[in-house]
Amino acid sequence: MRMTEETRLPQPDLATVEIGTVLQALADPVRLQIVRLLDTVGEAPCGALELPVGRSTVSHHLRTLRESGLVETHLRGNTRVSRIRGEELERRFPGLLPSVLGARPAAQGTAAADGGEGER
Amino acid sequence: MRMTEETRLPQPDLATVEIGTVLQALADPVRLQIVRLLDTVGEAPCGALELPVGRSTVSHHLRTLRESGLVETHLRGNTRVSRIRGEELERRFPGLLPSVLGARPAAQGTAAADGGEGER
DNA sequence: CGACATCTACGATACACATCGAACCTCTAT
DNA sequence: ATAGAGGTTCGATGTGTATCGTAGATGTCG
Repeated sequence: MRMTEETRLPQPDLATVEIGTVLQALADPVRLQIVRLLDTVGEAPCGALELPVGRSTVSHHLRTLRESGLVETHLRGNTRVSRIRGEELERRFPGLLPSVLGARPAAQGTAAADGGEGER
Repeated sequence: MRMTEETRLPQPDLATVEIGTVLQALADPVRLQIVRLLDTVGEAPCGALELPVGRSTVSHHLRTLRESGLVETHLRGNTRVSRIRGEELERRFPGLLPSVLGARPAAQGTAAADGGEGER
């Protein structure tokens, strides 16, 4: 029957991953949303992620996330189940993911022009 | 005499800044290095930052950092002194900057191909 | 076996942006 | 006032990459 056979897709050792790589991976809006989704649902097949982009694009982003060490993907039968490498990430970059995922949405205008008194 | 007169350049209210904007600002290698430098030296005039890019490019990056809420810049006489908005950032995104600045450099190869046992 | 579903790989396209050099601006000092 | 130092702005250029559609690979079910 061999249906619950799990194979993990190739992924980097987190010790070899720079913080800049992780930040770059998290910088894309779609990828950030993927990480948020995976964080809430725990794990999900690629197709179950509801995103405003095409399937091939999601696949590409998941590859980026995997290659940057953020996500691991298991082949479970016909589908690929992805999940955040939570514990490993916490060891490598303590507090990073919690702070990102815990960030509350901004209030009002995305970018205010001023905050002081010295405008021209 | 008017030489120690300080004027702050326009900057956004951190409450209106999205986490994605901050991550995008930190994603660039040069900007990340600027943030690291400012974190170590406390504050610095734009020209004192030793970076592998031209002056105008540094200026551009500092603008990006300022508009994303990461850095504040004061006009002190003839020079512009920049500094990280540490306390405000810690209130808005607790733990984010410490985790980024505290990250240790990667060991060896920047990106390993595999990390598990299930390669083909 | 053959049809279907899931996902990835491949080109191709378009847009964002990092970078530079030169011109310009604003203070300071002479 | 004139010159100079410190930074910014502008226009142009090149590269990286997010996106899409289609084709191909792998596994499941009838």
